[in-house]
Amino acid sequence: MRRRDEKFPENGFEAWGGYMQAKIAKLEEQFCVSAGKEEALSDIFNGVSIYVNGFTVPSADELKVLMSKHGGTYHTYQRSDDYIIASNLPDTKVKNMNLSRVVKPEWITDCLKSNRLLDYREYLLFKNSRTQRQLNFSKVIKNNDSIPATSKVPDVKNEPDSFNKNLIENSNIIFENEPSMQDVLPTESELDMKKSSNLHVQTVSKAHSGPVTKTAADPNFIAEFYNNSRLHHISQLGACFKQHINDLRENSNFQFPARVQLKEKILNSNNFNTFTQLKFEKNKVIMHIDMDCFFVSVGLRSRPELRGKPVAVTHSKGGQGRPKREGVDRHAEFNLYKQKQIKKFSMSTGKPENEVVIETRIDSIGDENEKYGSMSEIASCSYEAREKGLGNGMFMGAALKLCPDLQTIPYDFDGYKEVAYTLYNTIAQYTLDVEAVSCDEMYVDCTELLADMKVNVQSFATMLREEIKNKTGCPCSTGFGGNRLQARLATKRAKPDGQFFLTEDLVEDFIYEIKLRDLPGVGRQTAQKLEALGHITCGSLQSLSLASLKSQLGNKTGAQLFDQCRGRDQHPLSFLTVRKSVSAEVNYGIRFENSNQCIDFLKQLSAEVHSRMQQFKVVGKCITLKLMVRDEEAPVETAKFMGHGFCNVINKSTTLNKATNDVEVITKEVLAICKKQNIDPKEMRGIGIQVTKLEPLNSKPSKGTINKFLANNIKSEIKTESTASEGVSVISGRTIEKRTPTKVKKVISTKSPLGKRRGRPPKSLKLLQSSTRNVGPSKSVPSTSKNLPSTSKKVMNNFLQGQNAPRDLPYKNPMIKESLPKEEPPVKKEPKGMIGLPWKTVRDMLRAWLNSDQSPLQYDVNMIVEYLQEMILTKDIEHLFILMNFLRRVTREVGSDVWLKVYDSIYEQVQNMMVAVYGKKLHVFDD
DNA sequence: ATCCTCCCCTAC
DNA sequence: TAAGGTAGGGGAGGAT
Repeated sequence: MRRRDEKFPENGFEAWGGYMQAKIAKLEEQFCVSAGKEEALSDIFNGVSIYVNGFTVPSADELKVLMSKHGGTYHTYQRSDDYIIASNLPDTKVKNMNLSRVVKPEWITDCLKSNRLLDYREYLLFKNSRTQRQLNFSKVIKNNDSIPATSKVPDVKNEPDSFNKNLIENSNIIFENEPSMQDVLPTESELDMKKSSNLHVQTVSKAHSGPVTKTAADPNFIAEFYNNSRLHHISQLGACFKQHINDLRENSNFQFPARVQLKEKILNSNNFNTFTQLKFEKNKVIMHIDMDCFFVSVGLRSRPELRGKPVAVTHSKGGQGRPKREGVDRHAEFNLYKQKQIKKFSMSTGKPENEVVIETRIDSIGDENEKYGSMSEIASCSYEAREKGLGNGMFMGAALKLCPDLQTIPYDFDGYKEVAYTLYNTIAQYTLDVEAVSCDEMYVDCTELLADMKVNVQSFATMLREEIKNKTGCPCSTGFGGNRLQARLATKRAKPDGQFFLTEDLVEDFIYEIKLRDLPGVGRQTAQKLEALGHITCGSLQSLSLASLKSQLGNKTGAQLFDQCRGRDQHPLSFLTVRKSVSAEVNYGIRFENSNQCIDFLKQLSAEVHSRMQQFKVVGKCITLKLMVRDEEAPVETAKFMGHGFCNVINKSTTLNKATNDVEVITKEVLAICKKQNIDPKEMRGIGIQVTKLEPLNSKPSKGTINKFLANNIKSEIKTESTASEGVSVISGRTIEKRTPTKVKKVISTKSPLGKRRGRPPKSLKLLQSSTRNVGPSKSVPSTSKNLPSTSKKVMNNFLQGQNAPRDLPYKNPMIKESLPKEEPPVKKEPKGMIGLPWKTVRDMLRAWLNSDQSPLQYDVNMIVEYLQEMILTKDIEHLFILMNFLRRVTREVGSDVWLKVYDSIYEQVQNMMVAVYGKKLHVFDD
């Protein structure tokens, strides 16, 4: 299907100025340049790495070439130590970003002109208080601070900040492309001071007491904190990929042409015949797939020299002593945690408190100013590090104690996202019976896939892992079993970089040895309880009756554990996720001096929640405020820098009469609750806002018949779902209380999946159609592709929308817009534009375009439409399908109205052409 | 019995 | 220094 070869079009566009055009030109230029000679021209930018944001002159592609020619590095995704090159930035961005490294592109060109690295601070895009970092001895601020950060007139020149100290100080850190001191810190500070004489400046007296630290009282705190929070990113990415699977399923016709190629590959591999046929419980094949120490693996892609060494991803490096903070009492604080834990344990087990021995992660950490005192957490560590006893979540101090030669690498959140997309999209070529767990982990029901491909599971696993490794540069492990529990445990056995098949005959012996703590759902508390009952392993727990387990741990948990320790799992995979709550919380850096700061923060956090609700298109009825307040026994100064320390947690909620996402309402309720608690703002250590009892936001005006059509469709989905669930429960012979009715009710109550567009006509049926757990009536729905007339290219059928789109009556399709026929496709007498470019290149260009922060130009839109229409004419439907899906997803990610309109416009014109050429619409998208 | 609310626990 | 978020499941106990 890859009929286009990698050639560039003859250059012939006369109009200039469109983003895409610029891109094309640069692309070509870059191609020519890199095709030319490879040697560097200078090393001016040695150690400098840049990220280009938005439209610049020279363009991003040009800058990329320039950097590589002159010793620098260009990043497609922004990293923390990049200089951000930009000529202008949208307001929304500016508000949420650290501007101290946002530099005009002239910096690069001027450096080249003068053939040396100039002080980037001369080229800051924004020069005001926001771009100024903390100073050690004096701080100069503008007298008039009311000039908005977005002011296009950098009329003010402040004293530049001293170069970020910690970048230099820690020599054992691996920093990529860290600028060296002499390069970037010329003695121009004094110069700057003189230049600034035309301003009113004042020295902040407070500055003498040391660096000013960022707290939640700072206006930009939330954004900066979230930007750096691994937990925030983990959570966001998880939600993102659950949605991604929802979207893919919604837009798919559940044909998987890539299976053919994979099968061929498998059949051609020489080891194919060496595998025996495996049998899993109930003849289902569930795969669990998990990237190996994900964050580390992504980081190591660009640091091959660290492979095989103990490596950890963390913010800080530890090792050095920390500045002594007055009033810290680690022992007192840790003791409080420990006592609480002991008390809890004693209560739940009946063991007297003085007999309880508990080990916590704070036991092994040194004093704050010691070598091993760092309380920075490890997000992920390599297997070499795990061998020495390190684990995720461990403090750096403790980790260094166990492993003094630990190498640390910084976070690369964009990298994680990129790799995760590749992972998911790789799987999605073969099946969409996928339950996303997180950005690096999912369950896949392979039953249908393997039956269809008629290949053995071992070959499939081998090839799939190889493909993922090739595409992402990161290893992963897969486990297979007859249910999700078995698959999951198999993966654990398979790690690292392996695969394991927990076949029916192995389950009993295998599960017997499994530690209870390793069961999903059994955490520290449950494991402790079970241990108190005398059970460490699944085998041992099998001796406990269902009744006693239930009485010890509750009905559901008890029953689940009873199943789990026998290797059973009745929970089917769920391919569709429905959001039930939206929340935002910050338990770091919360330090208020007065109630105004607190109120201001609550407002900001309310706005954050509001914006997320908008993003997910929901309104909610119940608003909960969570407050962490310093325990009166806890030291005022926390052990962890800016941490929350030992706290009491307060949760208070209000239920409204009507669901809302109004920021004013949320703020008002939140402030009211907070006020009622009567808490000294100085004692606050954490704040969270949650909205529950969600309903989908009905933004679209009613469309009469269409809506009816939708409602019916959704009902049928619910019905099928419930039958399916019951079917499963009967088959598994389990005692399942009210599970099914509850589930059904949940589905009904949400009507259509939240956080996504309503209105998806034939999708619901298809959604169920290929789900292997459905044995009910949905099976009888005929395959949509059968209705289509045959085409020369068989695969094309996979992408055409079959239902409701007969050749001669396109307007009967309820999803076709009224406006459809009114304009002709744009005439393309003009330059060839993008036509001829490989689709992958176009995809990358689209991505860059969407990330460019530029307003889309009509010209560019037209050019893209032309390109896509050309694909229709040349019958390259497969890639058209990919590009359209891509465009849809990405425009929604950007989420702004203007981009959604761009998408709609492109969509409409493409479908016009589809109808004109094939009498059918491309099978994608509902709106 | 079942539902609602306020938690706690777990996972990534 | 350091970035301790977020969503879902479920139990306890009171309200219906």
